Amino acid sequence: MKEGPVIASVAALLGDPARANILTALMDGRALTVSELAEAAGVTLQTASGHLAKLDAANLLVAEKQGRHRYFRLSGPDVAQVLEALMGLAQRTGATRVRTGPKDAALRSARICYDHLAGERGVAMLKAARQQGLINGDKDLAITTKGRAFFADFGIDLAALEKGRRPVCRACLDWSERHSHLGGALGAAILSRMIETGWIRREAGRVLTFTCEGVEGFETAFARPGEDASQAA
Amino acid sequence: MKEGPVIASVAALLGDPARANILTALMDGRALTVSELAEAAGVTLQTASGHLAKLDAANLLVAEKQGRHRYFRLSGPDVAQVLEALMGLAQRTGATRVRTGPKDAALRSARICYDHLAGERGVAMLKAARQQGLINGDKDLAITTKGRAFFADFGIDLAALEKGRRPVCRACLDWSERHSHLGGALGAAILSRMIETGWIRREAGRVLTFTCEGVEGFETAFARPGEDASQAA
DNA sequence: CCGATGCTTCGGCTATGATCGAAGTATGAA
DNA sequence: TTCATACTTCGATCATAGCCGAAGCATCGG
Repeated sequence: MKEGPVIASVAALLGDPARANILTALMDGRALTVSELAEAAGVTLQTASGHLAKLDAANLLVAEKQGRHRYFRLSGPDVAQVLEALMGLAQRTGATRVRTGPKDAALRSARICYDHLAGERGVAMLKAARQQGLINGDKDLAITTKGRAFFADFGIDLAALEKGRRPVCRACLDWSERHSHLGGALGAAILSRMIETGWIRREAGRVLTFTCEGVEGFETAFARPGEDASQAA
Repeated sequence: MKEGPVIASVAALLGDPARANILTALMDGRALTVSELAEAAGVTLQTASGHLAKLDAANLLVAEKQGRHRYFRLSGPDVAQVLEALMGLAQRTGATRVRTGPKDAALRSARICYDHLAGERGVAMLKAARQQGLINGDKDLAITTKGRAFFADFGIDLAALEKGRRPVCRACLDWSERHSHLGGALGAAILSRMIETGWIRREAGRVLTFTCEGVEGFETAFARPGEDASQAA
């Protein structure tokens, strides 16, 4: 019986969705920075920082500092093994997803995540951009040639984004929707532009409110081609 | 990334100490009743009932009803595998124990668990009984011949206990101490006797208060032979 | 049938922990 | 040196979930 609570302390760490996402993101053996893991987990930098401190303290992760960057990787293959065993069990038992979405509909609909659009609108935007051939890739997103024209027309200075150090395109897990929305420099620039053009009105907190003009513009720009009931999956 | 939150829902179930203890108790493939699992987990029947409902709903356990008894067992070997993988990881990473003990010193010292003595006093009693040769066994406790004489002298009608359906001796995990205390019919009878003789005063809630007379009697009856600083482990 | 035992459900309590805004520290590049 | 970027820490908020007493339902045995 002595093993009971010891198991519980490790499992409790894995039982938080943000931390689970962080660990899963590291399963391929890569080392990622705090910022990258925050995006992968779909939480702010400060929240991710706290989670990483816990995982580090529990020796599930190993940290390496490179200048200003802090890289984390799994502390060993047994961590990945536990994750895989859990995945297998979850699949066999038909585990449903933890309901950890935001508490109200406004946040769920559209909110700011770090500096880009999240929520239903954010997920819909990335999905549309993929289906319109503006962006391709699954985890490693890239702008297509068609996309470059589209975003330039939208008012984004892509050259300036590419001059910066930040990745331009990044899939960022949306924790209310459980699919990705668009992060990275492009995601940030799009949100900034939407605020500039009056599509989105910033309010107190994280809620992003689409204006009437914004709803129209969004649906026009990010309508999904051939969208009908057969796309329900 | 999709696996993240699915993992989290399973891990969150394992991350509670009572539930972890329940699952660990079932690792040898046996089926146990709700009462037995409540004792194994060191919580009340009603709390265990709630936990078991969750584990059942998550398909980690399988339930069978036999008359008034409800038996639970693990739903498959992959559950045990996850638990073992977690044990290995916990060992490698030096996981510390989840601090889930009672909130105050009185409960920690002596309290009622189901119907027997728990807390520091309860653990000390079982330890002493073992060292005095009154009770032997690790998981399956049994009263020795020496123990029969001791408990009869203490005022316990062992024959009556053995006539009942309830196991006489049962190791029950003490969740504040993380060692076992004595459950089963004997544990209950001892507590009942201690209350009868004025050693223990029952108060509101679960706190059990030893009287001055009780402290003396307890130390006399359950002193550990050869107890000194070298026993600190 | 009645009392005992096994178990479930309800309701109230409260400790816990994830979250983010704000502020601060550390590092790198111009 | 200054500004930008990466990250950490603090404090406040509040939703959540484990806990048990009380009550009720189901089953068993005399």
